[in-house]
Amino acid sequence: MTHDSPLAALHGQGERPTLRTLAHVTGFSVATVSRALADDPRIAVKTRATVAAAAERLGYIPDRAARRLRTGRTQVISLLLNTEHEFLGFTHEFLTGITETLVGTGYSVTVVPDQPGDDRLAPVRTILRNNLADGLLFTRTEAFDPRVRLLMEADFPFVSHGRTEFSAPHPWVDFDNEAFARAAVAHLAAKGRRRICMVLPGDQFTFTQHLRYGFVSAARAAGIYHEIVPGVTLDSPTAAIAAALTAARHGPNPPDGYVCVGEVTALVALAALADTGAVHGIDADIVAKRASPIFDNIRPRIDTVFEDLRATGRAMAEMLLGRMAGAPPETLNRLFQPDPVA
Amino acid sequence: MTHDSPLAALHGQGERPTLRTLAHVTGFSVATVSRALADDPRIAVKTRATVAAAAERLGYIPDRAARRLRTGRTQVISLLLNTEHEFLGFTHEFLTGITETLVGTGYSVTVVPDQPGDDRLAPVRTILRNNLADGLLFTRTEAFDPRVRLLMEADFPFVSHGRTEFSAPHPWVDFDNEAFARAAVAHLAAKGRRRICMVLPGDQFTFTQHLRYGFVSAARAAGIYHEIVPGVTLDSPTAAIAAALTAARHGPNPPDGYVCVGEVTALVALAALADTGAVHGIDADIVAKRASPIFDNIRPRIDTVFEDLRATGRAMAEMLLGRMAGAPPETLNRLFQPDPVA
DNA sequence: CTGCAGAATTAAAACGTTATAAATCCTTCA
DNA sequence: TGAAGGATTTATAACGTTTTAATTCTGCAG
Repeated sequence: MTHDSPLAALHGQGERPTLRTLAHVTGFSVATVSRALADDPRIAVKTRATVAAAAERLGYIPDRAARRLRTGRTQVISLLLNTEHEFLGFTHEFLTGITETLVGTGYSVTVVPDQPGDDRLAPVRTILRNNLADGLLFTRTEAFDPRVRLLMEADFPFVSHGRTEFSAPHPWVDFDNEAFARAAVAHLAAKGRRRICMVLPGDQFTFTQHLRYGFVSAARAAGIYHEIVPGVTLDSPTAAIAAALTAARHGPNPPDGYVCVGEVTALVALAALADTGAVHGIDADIVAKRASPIFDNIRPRIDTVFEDLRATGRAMAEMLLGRMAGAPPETLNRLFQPDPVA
Repeated sequence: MTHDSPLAALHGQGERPTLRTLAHVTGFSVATVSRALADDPRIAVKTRATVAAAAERLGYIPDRAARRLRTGRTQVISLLLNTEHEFLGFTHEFLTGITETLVGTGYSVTVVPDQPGDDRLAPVRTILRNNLADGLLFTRTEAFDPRVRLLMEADFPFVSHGRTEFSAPHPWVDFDNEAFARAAVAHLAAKGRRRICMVLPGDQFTFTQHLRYGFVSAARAAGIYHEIVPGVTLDSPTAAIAAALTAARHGPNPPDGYVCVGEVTALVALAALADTGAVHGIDADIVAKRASPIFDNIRPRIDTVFEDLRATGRAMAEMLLGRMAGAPPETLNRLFQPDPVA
């Protein structure tokens, strides 16, 4: 003869244990068990121990749906995934950093596609309105990013990859792109390069301004000719960037130094050199920011600065946990400094 | 004077509408509203229309937590993310394909890290035991993959990227790696190459056997010398692969053809050529499988076969939806064919 | 009219949790 | 001995949904 779930559970059979199971097993009420597991000081220490032991023994794990329904907290963190553009390996490293930090915290990570054609705010609105997450992470932050504005209005926890120019503080993690650009320019200047150029990301991104400022001011300080490659951005089709860089090499005064913000651009620049018969290290040098070990296996070797996106993901996830736990936003930011060019 | 939530909702204020709100608004009961939204034929057609209109007007969206608690279905699909190894851009493309297919289906995608050091089954067990998802996607499938075995035993919906050698059918999506290897070998042979080599993935993966078989049998058919590079796999540190390939070039009879399964290996092979003074196209040729447009900007240009991982992600997500909707597993598989080498 | 089948709707319970308010138990002190 | 009062514990409601088992309504045959 078989019994209903309470007894079946008592007998340790397949049924997933619930608070009710623990209550049966320990002889306490469901309410006490719930409080005991939450380490509520109103529950006797001995009771807490008993309950904890039973929970451990039966492998009790709270039901996410029930908890979420009751508390309104989702235990979910969402990541906006830009579907179009991609540094090589960016997503993988970044996501790995995030998920590995969140493992064991009870939070799960959901990925929401962020299609460039669509309204950039739509996924954020959906998350807010339908209460789909407790916190949000995203990249490609703009100087006056509408997502940041909306999230701050709603007082919804988030961490942006990249800073904004809003006056109110909010949590962010960023890489010191100005310092990178300065170091790259200084490195090229030290090699005797006198005509350097750079392809920038779109003007809307905050880090574009940082890059530009670092590039321009370091080049001025070094007294060398410098140019932002016109007509293309990092997000242009690589064929367009390739065309622009190749055209420049056919001009009267081709550049002898390239600052590349991403790996793809660096490869394009290398290809432009090769395709026009120029030799890297002789006719020109390239300094690139890299997020993967790919350049270890690219010939000729170029000098690079590593941006650790796994660490970035980890920092963002940790910061979001802090924010959700109530840490004040002005204390939550972190600027990663570049290593020396190598 | 303010009212409680029902009336507030009636007045269209901020509160998120629930079934109760719709019931108030339409004058029907909660039960009827629920059924009407589910298009239950027992509800009068006119009623269904009324309710649908009200839901539309108020922007009603069912609460995931409540539905999940009641039905036991999570509306979540999980992806096991391998944290260590990465084809360039693999994760990004794959994940984009998955999330973009699932948008609008009501399913959300959670990413679960799959640390190579840990028990490979642990994340799967957690998902099963805690009912964290309705379906599962994963890659790097092994011939007798324990995850597949466990999931089949539990009758839990999943789609593997790659086949297994279990007799019972299960849903999978794969790329015809045997055909790729054959085509690559034929391509090299047609170029007059007589000593070809290949770095394989680990022996445990099913696709390794496909690659080996295609490689070996095509080379035999062409009557050329062929070798699996010993001592390293695709998952070895790139420095180790580089060392092996470089060493081979210093041997008495260096290879004149390389079949590369991933982009990184192809770059390593190119670097090994460059580092030993060999010239691609003269001393040796490389054929590689690629998953990104990176080789458009690598010089020298090598011949490649494109594996569309975004399409793979889409196919897997669609197939999982089918499986969860009850389609029989034996109908759910798809083998992507390689384009000609180019 | 009455009765009854079928159509349409609904009350109520349940999923597993947390939180409010109330109840019980103990200890201590007059 | 009897309250007072703190320490513990508990009954119960609620979160929003689906579903079982009624209930009400409608039209039609007898």
